Amino acid sequence: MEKPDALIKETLRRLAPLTDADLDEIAAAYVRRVAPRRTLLLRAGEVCDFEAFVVKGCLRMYFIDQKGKEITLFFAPEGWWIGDLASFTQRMPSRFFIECVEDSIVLRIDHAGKEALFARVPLLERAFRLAVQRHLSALQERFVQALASPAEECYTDFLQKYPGLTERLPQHLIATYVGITPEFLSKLRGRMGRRR
Amino acid sequence: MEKPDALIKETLRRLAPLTDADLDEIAAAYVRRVAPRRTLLLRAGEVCDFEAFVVKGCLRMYFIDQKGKEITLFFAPEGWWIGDLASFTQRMPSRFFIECVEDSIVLRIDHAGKEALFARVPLLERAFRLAVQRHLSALQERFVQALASPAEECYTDFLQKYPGLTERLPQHLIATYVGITPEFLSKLRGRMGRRR
DNA sequence: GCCATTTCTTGTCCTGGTTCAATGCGTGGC
DNA sequence: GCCACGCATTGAACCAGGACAAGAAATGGC
Repeated sequence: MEKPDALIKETLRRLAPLTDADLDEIAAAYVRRVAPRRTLLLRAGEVCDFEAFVVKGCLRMYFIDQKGKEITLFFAPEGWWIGDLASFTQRMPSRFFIECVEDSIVLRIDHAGKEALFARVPLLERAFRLAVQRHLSALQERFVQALASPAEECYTDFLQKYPGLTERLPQHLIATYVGITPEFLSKLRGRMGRRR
Repeated sequence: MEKPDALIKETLRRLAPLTDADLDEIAAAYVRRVAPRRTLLLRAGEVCDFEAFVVKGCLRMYFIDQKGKEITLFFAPEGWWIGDLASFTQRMPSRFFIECVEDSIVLRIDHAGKEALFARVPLLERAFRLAVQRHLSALQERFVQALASPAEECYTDFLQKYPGLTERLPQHLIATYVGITPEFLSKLRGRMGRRR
């Protein structure tokens, strides 16, 4: 009951010079939620009214294209934030799903809660502004990589971006991140293994 | 000499309740620059030390993938902002190019100038925070569209996102936005025209 | 007005990745 | 302990879009 707080506090402390009192107040505003594998925290069409910090387990944010294929934007293991920021801040329906890919524990806050927190801890605005900018730059990078590289490279990029996640995730989920079918990922891996 | 200011003022006024005095001060901090077609305002590898508002003409931000193919993230006609925000705020080398695709006029500000402006007009922070969030959500949308849709749909999306730009841009540039070769775009257009 | 260059079109062949089976392998439920 | 089901592998046929090549048409510089 204090370890989860330790992780989020440490993460925020790195973004802005927050005092211990600030951090206590912030941590108190988040609600702990335990959710088993396969739970959907957000469904396309809903407004995303939370922002979550992952304490344990792993989640992913994905969408479904018109052919019914899933494409995951990113995974969020321990220490990451997850939520559809566009939907959260602009209060508009999301086109994404957010799903636990393992049994997970998150700390979540809703829109009102976050606004209240901003009012009480102004320095937090800075922390989150920085976080948003990082998020943007990560997305930009992902965009470039997805469009500029052939599948094999996207896969190796995944491997080094999420070291250790390979063993935790089933391959068909990794395929949705790389943007290919599970069958083709299997063939790729076969090729790559044989090559060395 | 007053029309350019009118456009940027109006754009900012819509984002935050700025006074006329604020707006005058802001406008005064931007530097007007005229640049002919083909001018590069930013080159991959450089740190992007400007944020520009397009008063006239049209620019684009693009990168080059490992096969040497250009991919443009977005176009910026009159009334849009352009700059590599990730590079600008984190002071790291950009992987993008920013180019005038028509003879253009922009209002630009550098990093120091923007910081100074924030200090003098605190409300501006709010305006730009909103702008960044919109930017993020636009990028997210573009990402989804680029990965989820076949080329023909990406092209029609372009048409409705930038109405009127079709006539101003050569087709090979549109192809770099859609993510296909100019030859294939030509075939697509042939097909689509024939179909109706 | 003329040449050079840029832009657009069309055809042929090629490739990375998909689709659709079929088969094998754990592994969790009861 | 067995069965069912989720998950991974492999193969064959297929397709969207790319590479290359060759012309046609538009544009612009002077």
